[in-house]
Amino acid sequence: MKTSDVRVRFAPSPTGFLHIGGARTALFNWLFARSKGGKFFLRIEDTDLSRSTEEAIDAIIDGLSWLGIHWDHWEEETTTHPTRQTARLKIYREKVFELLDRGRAYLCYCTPEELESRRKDALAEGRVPRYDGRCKNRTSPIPGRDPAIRFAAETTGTICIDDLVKGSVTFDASIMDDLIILRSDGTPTYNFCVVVDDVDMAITHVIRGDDHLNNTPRQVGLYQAMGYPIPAFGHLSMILGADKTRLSKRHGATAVQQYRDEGYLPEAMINYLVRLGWSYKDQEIFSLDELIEKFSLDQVGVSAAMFNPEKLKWINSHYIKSLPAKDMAVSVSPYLSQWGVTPDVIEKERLEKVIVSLQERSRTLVEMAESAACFFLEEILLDEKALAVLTKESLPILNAVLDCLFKDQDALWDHAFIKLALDEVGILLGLKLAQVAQPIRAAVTGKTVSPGIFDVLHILGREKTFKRINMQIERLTKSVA
RNA sequence: GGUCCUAUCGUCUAGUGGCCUAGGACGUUGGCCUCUCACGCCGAAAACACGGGUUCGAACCCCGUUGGGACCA
Repeated sequence: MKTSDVRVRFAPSPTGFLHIGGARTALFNWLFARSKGGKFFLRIEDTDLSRSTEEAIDAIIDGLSWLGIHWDHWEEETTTHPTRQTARLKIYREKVFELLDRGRAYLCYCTPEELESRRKDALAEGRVPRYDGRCKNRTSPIPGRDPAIRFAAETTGTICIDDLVKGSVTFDASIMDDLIILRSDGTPTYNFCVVVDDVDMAITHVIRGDDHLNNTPRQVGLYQAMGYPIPAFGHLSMILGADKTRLSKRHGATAVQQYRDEGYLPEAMINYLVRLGWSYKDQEIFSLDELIEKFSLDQVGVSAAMFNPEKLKWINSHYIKSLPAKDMAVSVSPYLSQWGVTPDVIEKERLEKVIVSLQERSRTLVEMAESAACFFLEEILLDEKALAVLTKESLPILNAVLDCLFKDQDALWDHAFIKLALDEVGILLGLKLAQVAQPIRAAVTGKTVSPGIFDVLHILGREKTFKRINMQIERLTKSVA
């Protein structure tokens, strides 16, 4: 096979948001395709009508787009939307009847109630509950009942899967049940649809979560019965929450969109996800090009991995530090409104300066926006710590600062000038810079934490600096009197 | 319950029979730098689940036990 013939897919059920585990499965598929020069498709497995929603489809598409995971257009798709199984119901039925004609499927008239009671009996007697095949040789229908259609499984021998991740996995064919492929209401079942779709889409490598590993022998049986070539399989281990159970809603944030909302960059998410279960020597940080070049399924780990939000945060801080301020400006702008900064007051040039001063101090875009807000707002609020710094003892300092900073109205308002002025205050009052800087910081930012004080005043500008220091002088003077 | 997968610091992992007194990263922690907070730099603590084999030699190969996960119900 030419490497360019590689075709993979991500096939989520649209029953909720795009979660972390799904995103990683999509990512590994996408990286595999990109690294082999192959195709990556998206397929929506929405046959479970009761749980599938349009919102969930939108959320999956939205999440993948945010991550930058773009899928290829399947040749037989007539629209730009990804293929949905509900659009293919007719095809599944045709395939079911094909199997029936070949004698590899049969009509089953057992009712769910009958099946359930036999299952209970089996359990009570300590037997493994499975279908007993009683309808297999039935020659006449049961009047008044709609039959389901069962696959006549091969139950002798073994089924061996040479898994790209797990290695060789062997199943005894005797465990195989005659599974229902078409329900009595005419809807096809999961394992059957997957096989038909993967065949039609000419999927060469089925890369999915290892929760599907036990489904694989059934599907292989179906491939064989229908006379189709069997694709390669690669089963990825699960992502676990802090309690070592499969990551789910109980563990807090599991939707990728939630991480976007909390101020994570897609670059960081990708980098974190790819290192969860995959490694390349001791390297932690990878560009997209590096990933495509270096990704390989045989470096993917076999055991489940725990999701670690702390490491994600570290990787996020790494990207916040290293991305160009211009790009960061685009990324952080939407978050500023949370802190009362409307787009009309954001000056691009000032924003970029603010970002440079905050890149080494922010772990998320939300944190960055919070720290940046005071540079744009007209009115700021002082937090508790800032109020505690601004006592009546700081009044002479603020007065001296105002004197030294504004005695020469024509001076160039730059870093050097501000440093000189504050040094002068220190000498005048016999104080260290730390003692001078902190009250100013509190007065102009409303916080006790900020970038370097010279940068803060420089970026804030002469006018806002004066206004804010003056306001605190007035307030303190009043409270003293 | 049956079947399948799995087991290296708290976490993600390197390790493919001698390079291992087990390496890196996050986190934790001590220090340096310092106008606050960070960043950065230097250091520390911290792991081969257990028991049997195979071998001159095992984190690595085999078997079992225990633990964890998933699927089927």
